[in-house]
Amino acid sequence: MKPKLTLKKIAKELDVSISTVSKALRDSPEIGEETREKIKAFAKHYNYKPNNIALSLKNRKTKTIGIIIPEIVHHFFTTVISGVEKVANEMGYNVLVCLSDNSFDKEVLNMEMLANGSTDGFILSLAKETMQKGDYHHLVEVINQGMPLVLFDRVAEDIACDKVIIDDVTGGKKAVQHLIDIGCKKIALISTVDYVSVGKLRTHGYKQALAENNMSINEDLILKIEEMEDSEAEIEAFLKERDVDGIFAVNEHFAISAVKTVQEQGKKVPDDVSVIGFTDGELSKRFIPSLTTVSQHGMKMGEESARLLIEKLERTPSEEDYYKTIIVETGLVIRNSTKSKK
Amino acid sequence: MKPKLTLKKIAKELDVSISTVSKALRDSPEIGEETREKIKAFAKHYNYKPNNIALSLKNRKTKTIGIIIPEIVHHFFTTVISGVEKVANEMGYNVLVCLSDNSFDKEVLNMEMLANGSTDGFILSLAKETMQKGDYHHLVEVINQGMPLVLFDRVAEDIACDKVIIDDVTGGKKAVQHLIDIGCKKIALISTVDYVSVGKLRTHGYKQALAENNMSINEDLILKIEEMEDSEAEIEAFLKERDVDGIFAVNEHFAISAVKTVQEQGKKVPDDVSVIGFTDGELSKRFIPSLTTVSQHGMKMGEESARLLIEKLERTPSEEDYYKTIIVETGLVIRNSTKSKK
DNA sequence: TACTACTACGAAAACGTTTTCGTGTTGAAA
DNA sequence: TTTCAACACGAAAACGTTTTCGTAGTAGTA
Repeated sequence: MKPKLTLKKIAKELDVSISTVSKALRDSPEIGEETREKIKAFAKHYNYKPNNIALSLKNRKTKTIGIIIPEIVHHFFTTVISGVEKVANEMGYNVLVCLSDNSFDKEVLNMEMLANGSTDGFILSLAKETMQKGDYHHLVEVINQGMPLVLFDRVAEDIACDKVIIDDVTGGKKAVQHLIDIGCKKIALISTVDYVSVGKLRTHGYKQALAENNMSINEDLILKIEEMEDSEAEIEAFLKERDVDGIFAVNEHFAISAVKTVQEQGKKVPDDVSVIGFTDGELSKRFIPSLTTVSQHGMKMGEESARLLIEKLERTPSEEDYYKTIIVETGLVIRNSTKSKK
Repeated sequence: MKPKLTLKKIAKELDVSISTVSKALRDSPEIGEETREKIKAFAKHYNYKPNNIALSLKNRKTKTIGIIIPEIVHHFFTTVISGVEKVANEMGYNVLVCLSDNSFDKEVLNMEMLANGSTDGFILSLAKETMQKGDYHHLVEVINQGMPLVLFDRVAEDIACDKVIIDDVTGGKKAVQHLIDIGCKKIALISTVDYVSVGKLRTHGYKQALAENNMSINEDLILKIEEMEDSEAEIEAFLKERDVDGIFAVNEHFAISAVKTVQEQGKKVPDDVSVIGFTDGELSKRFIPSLTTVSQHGMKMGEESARLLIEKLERTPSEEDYYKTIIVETGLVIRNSTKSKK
C-alpha cells in the first residue's frame, strides 16, 4: 500500500520547490523546459493526480452537485438521476444522491449536510411531507447562501429558483382527450390529494378536457387517494359502485389497480373500459394488457435540470440573476389498455 | 446573500483567536466558561456550521462513500442504493452515486474521479463489460492506495476485498426444487451467457436441483441469452419448439417474456406451465399473473455492504487485514405463476 | 520575596493545492 | 564595466479546520 503522491513529495524527490512542480504540471512558461519535462515525466510515471479535496478548498467549489429525491425505488426518479448523471459527468461534475424518504426532516437534514461544502448546488424534488407542510425555509436558506437550486417535478411555486416541470395540466388533458376521442362517455379520474401538486394539476387537465368537449364534470367520478398503501382497496370500492367506460389514473399503480378491479368485475380492458396511466415505467410497458400512458421523459428532465444548475454554477458572478422554468413536453404512448379510435 | 460564516470571522467579531473559537465550540475545558458560552451563543445565533471540505482535508477523510453501479434504471440496484444510503446516513456518511452504464471505460473513469479524495471507499457492482474483459487493474489500484472496496452482486472472485453476494446457486436450486415439488417434469432454464457470474451460478443451482432429484439434465432445455434486446424473440423461438411444463428464468424480464410466449401458444400459466423468475421487483408483484420469484433482498445487500465498508473505514490501522464475504439468503416468494403443491 | 502551578488563551503548523510576488542568475546592450 | 531585462525558480499566503505547544498572568506556597 503506497500512500498518495502529492506535490510536496514530488518536489522533495526531484529537489525543486512545490511551486515549481505545480507550475510545471500546469504547463506554465515560467518553468524551464528541461525541468518541466522532468517533472511531468515523473508525475506521469508515478500516476500523480491532484487531490480533489485540496482543490475544492482552494477554489471554493467542489465540482459536485447534490440531488435529493423523495424515493429512489421509483422508475421516474431513477431516470431523472440517470439524466442528471449523464450531463454532470460530461461537464466534469460528480453527483451526490440523497434520499428524503418523503420526510421533511430528512430533507432538511440532507440539505444541511450537503450545504456545508459538500456540493456546489442542488437539484431537488420536494418530499411529500414538505409540500404538505409548505415549509420551505431550508430552500430559502441555501439560496441565500448563494447556492443555486433547481427544483424539478414536485416544485414550490413561490421559491425563486430554476424549475423543471412537466406540463401536468396538458398531460392530463391529452390523456382525457384521447379517451374522449375513442368514444368514452363516462370518464373517471383516480388522483391523489391536492397538496401533491401533480395530482392537482392533472385533475385540472382532466376537467379542462371535459369542459372543452362540453362534457359535464361529475365530482362523483373523481377519487382522491391519500395513502398509497390503501390505494388498491380504495380503488376497488370506488369502481365497484360506479359505471364508467374510461379511467384516467395519475400514476402507474393506480392504473394497474384499476385494470385489475375492472377485470375482476368481469369487464374487459380495453373493450368495456379504457384505462390510461401516467409515467411510463417498466410496469406499463410489460403489463398485460400493456398500458396506454402519458410519458414523462424523466431522463430529459434530469438533463435539463443539470444543465440549468451547471449554467448557474459557471456563470460569472457579475451576470444578472434570472430564473427559468423549463416545461418538458409529455407524450402519449398508446398501447393496449385503450380501444383504438373508432 | 450572506457568505458562509467561518471560524475566522467569528474570531474577528468576538476579538479572540481562531483557536479559541475552535476550542470553545468543541467544548474544550481549556477555554474559560464565560468566553466559551459567549462564543457558542454567537455561533448558534448565526448558525455556524463547520466547512466539510476543510475538515476533509484536515482529517484526510471525507465521510462519503462512493457507489458505482452498472445501471440505475433497475429495481434491484435501486434497492441496494436505498440500503446503502440508509446505513451510511445513520453513520454520518454521504453517498456519491456513479453509473458505469455497464461500460468498462466509464467504470474506470468513475473510480479515478472518486479516488482522488472524493471518497473514503467504494461499493461496486461490476459492469458487464468489465466482467467480460476480466480486467480488474482499477480495483487493485484503489486497494493498493489503501481505499477499502466492497464488491456486491457482480463480483470478481480473485480480488482481495470484502464481498456481499447472494447465494445464487442455492437460489436457483430453491426455484427449481419448487418446480419439482409441484410436479413439473420438463423444466427449462432461461439464463444469460456464462461470463455473467450470476447466470453461471443460477444455472449451477438448476442442475444441482435436477441431479438431487435424479432427473436428467437436458442441455437442449437450457437457453443462454447474450443480448437483452433480442431476448424476447429468442425466448419465443426457444419455447415454440420445446414442450415444457416448468420454466426457471434468471431474471424478471426473461420470466415475463416466457409467460407471454406460453400464453400466446394457447397454454395457461400456471395450469399448463409454471414459471419462476429471479429478483423481486415491482414487475413481478404486479404482473398478471403475479410471478413466483426468488427474492434478492437488495436492501439488505446494500446495508451489509455499507456496514462492511464503514467498519473498514473506522477500524484503527493497526488492526489486521481480513476480508469477509457475506452471503445474503434468497427467499422464495410464491405467487400465481406457479401451480400450488399437489 | 521568590518559586511553582495553574488557568486561559494565542501562535503556528498541518492537510494539498494555486498563485502572487520576490529574487538570484544570466546575457546582452550601452 | 555597468545596467537592465529576461529567465527560472522559490517563499509565502490563502482556502477553513484542528491540535500541539508556548506563554502571559494570577494565585498559592514556603
